[in-house]
Amino acid sequence: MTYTIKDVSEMTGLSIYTLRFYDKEGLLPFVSRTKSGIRAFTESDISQIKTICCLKNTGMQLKDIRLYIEYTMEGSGTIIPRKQLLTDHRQVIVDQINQLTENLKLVDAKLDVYNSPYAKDIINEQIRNVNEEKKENCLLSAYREVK
Amino acid sequence: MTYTIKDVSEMTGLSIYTLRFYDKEGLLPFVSRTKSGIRAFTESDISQIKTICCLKNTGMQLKDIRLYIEYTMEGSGTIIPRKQLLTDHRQVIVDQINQLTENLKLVDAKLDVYNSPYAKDIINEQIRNVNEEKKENCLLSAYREVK
DNA sequence: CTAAAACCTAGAGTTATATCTAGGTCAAGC
DNA sequence: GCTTGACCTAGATATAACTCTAGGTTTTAG
Repeated sequence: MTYTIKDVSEMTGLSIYTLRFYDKEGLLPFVSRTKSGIRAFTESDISQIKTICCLKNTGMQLKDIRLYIEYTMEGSGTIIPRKQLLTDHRQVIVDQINQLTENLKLVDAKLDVYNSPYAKDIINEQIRNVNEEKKENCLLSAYREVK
Repeated sequence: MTYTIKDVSEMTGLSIYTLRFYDKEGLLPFVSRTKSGIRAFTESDISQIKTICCLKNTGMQLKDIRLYIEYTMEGSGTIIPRKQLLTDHRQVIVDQINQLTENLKLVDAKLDVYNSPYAKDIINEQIRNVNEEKKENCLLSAYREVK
């Protein structure tokens, strides 16, 4: 049993356009064709595409994903560069998680202000300070006046 | 004391081009100008730009960041929509962290294979299976032959 | 056998974000 | 007061990653 491009689109969430685009970009060299030129996806192809989605969803560029896929096509002789590539990318993912976690704190700090019963007063006070800072530097403030 | 665009570029990591681009896109309405039209950034402007970076680094689109900034320009009357916007975005950040954490597991699973002393054998066996699957479906495999 | 639906390619168009260029104006140091 | 470097705008160009169109072929269902 093989799958059509439409099946794979439904299974992976990638549009048919995107799948053909990825193929054009050399990301799907493992996908075989029928005699008449129609793509025939196997189970193992789907699992490779899921790996591609994993790398893409963690921010790897398509040209780097292509490199990784090219290594996998070469078989067991390319284990060392593959390991290197994934180890580097692993660090990129960890850094992203850390940065998101940091930024989440900042968002939560803002939400704490907005959720405070004194939110209005705090914000008004902030604007007063900002306008004071502008005034000291002889600058017009674009913030709405605090009544 | 105010800062020039170059100072702010160094302080935030955004290029001068990007800062001007953000201004053009309406993300920096709070930045005042000198009489001769040169941008004069205050401390509070820098802190607003850091908020913009936080939102950008967590995947918010510039048009949504602009909306948030527009709310802040309106003062304490826009606390409710600001809270809504950040609460929604907070969930986006949490989802991203979860997805990255999931994908990290997948990468680690691949690295486990590559780090195994039997890596070569495991990979060769996988390719044999993939080629077998292709053969069963009368398809040519593009994978390198396993000797 | 035929019509409709699904597939194909090549290449054009879109979107978001950023970067650069040209042609000026402004400000700081000599 | 001049030069040099930093600033300004408007608009062109770039880049990644799709997304769509046109025109054609293949498969499937009746």
